[in-house]
This record gives sequence, structure tokens and C-alpha cells, in this order.
Amino acid sequence: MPELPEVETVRRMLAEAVPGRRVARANVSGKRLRTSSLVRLPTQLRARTFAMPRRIGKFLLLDLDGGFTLLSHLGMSGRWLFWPPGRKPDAALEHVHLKIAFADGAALWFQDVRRFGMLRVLPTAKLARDASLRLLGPDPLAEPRDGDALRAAARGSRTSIKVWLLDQRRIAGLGNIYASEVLFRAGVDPRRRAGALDAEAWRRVAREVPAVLEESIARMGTTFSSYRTLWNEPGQYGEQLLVYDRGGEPCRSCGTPVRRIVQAGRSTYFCPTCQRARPRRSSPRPRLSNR
DNA sequence: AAACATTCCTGCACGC
DNA sequence: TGCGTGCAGGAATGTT
Repeated sequence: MPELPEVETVRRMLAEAVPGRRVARANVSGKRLRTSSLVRLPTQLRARTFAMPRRIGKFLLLDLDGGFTLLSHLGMSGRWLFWPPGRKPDAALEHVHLKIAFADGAALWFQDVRRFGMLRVLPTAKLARDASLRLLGPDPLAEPRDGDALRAAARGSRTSIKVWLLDQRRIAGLGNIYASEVLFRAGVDPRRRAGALDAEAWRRVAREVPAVLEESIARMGTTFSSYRTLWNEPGQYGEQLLVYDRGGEPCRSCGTPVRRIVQAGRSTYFCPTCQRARPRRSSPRPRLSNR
């Protein structure tokens, strides 16, 4: 479930753990992740020292000395796990694809059961041009946008607002859980067309995007199934979810059963009462042929 | 055992 | 009719 709050939680913990630490050696599993083979990583990481980690959307940028960056994405089930010097890593862990041993005895491992994650070392100067990052939209915490800006970005879009929020080219970092939560809190029907939302609806969406993300970060993210922090602990925001994974259960605001629908192949949860659709014109594109 | 948090790629449909 | 864009669906994989 790593979406922005989960990745940011891991980043903040990495910021306390890795800067200044030097890699003694790195080992990789034989398996490849979704994007690439890992065979070059041990050589690329050897003797490098980690700097302050950064994040853009759901991507982690682990800067190294010498002008390189370890670019990482957690995919569905990726985890970064850390042990300080003197603490033995759990040798029984399975699906560990990268094991970094630091010179001072600390350890940093990347575990990914489903292997949808990404690990790549590339020159820091080339990051902005890399295909993975080039198309990302603004990060909603680093560069929050107001309702008018979001509305302008969505002008003409005929896709639903839920699917629009999931598009990483528009906003970098929202995933399936928080898209549903944002729309519930904004009182917007997830089926409405993004290009048709009025300014007031966009204003509420723009307010709730950073609000939901910050509240989740404060609780170290949502553990829906596999996400863990750097210390292998679950996040606590799941208890605060208002609609996600609550199909059939009463809306916490009005009691109406929460509905589950599928949009673009993914589950959407919403309250049909609190997020009522404005009546839409039956013909979205009025014909002008006869007046 | 159907569903699944992620991104990427394909192919279709639409608008100009 | 042709071209570019936007969008839906499927794939990748292992677990519950």
C-alpha cells in the first residue's frame, strides 16, 4: 500500500538512519524486479556514502556521494528495513532482493514479495530526464496547488475525478486508498467528470489532498496488508479511514452504507449520500446544429 | 478464491 | 480518411 504517506514515513526514518553511512558491500538476490535486473547494484553501491534521502510522489531518491542516486519505488509490496550497528538483521526474511552492509555494522535491506518495485542507480544529474520521474506532476506536499490550479489542470478531461486523482502526471503520490478518502472528505462523487467539477468542488478537493496525506503521515501511514515502516512496524492510519475498504458498512457521517464500485479496474469506495452527484446534463456536448 | 496497494504498455475510440 | 490524444484494460506476481 505504499502511497505518498507511506513513502514519506519511510523517507523520514531513512533520514535518521542512512546519511553519512558508507556501504561496505551489497548483495542482491538472483531475481529481477519489475523494471530491471539488479546485477549491477553491488558494484554501483560499493564504497558509496548515503546523503539525505528525498522523495517525489511515491519515488524515493537515495542520493549517494560521487554524483549518483539510488532510485527506489516500493511498488505494491516493497519494504526498506534497517538495523543499527549491533542489531542482527532477521536472516529468516524471505524475498529480500538487496542487502546493504554498512562499514559501521548497520544494515539496510530491500524486501519485495511481489517484485513490482524498482531499484536503480543512476547519475543524480540525469534524474530529471529519467522516464520514471520526467512525467510526474507536482508533489502535493512540496508544491500544493489551490482549487483553481487543479481545475485548470483538469480542464477538458472526460475521465472521472477519482481516476484523474490517481494519474501521477497530475498529482504525484495519491493512490487508491487516499483518492477515495480525499473525495469523501471533499463531498465529491467519484464518478463525476474531472473536467466538469465546479470551482467550489475543486477548492474542497485541493484542501483535502494535503490534509489527508499529512494526517496519515502523522500516523506513519496505512497498513492495509503488507506495508511496514523502516523499523518493520505497521502504520496506524487504517483506523482513521472513513470509506476505503468499508463497503457495506455505515458511513461514519450519515449511516448510509458505503458503496464499492470499480473504476478503471480499481475499487472505489464512497458514500452515496455525502458525495451526491450533481445532476449532469444528459448531453455533455450540446449539439449546435439546430437552434 | 477473488481481489489486490503499484506502474507500464497496448489498442481502441474520439475529436479535429 | 488520417493523426494525435486520452482512456480502459491487462500484465507483471504472490498472498490472503
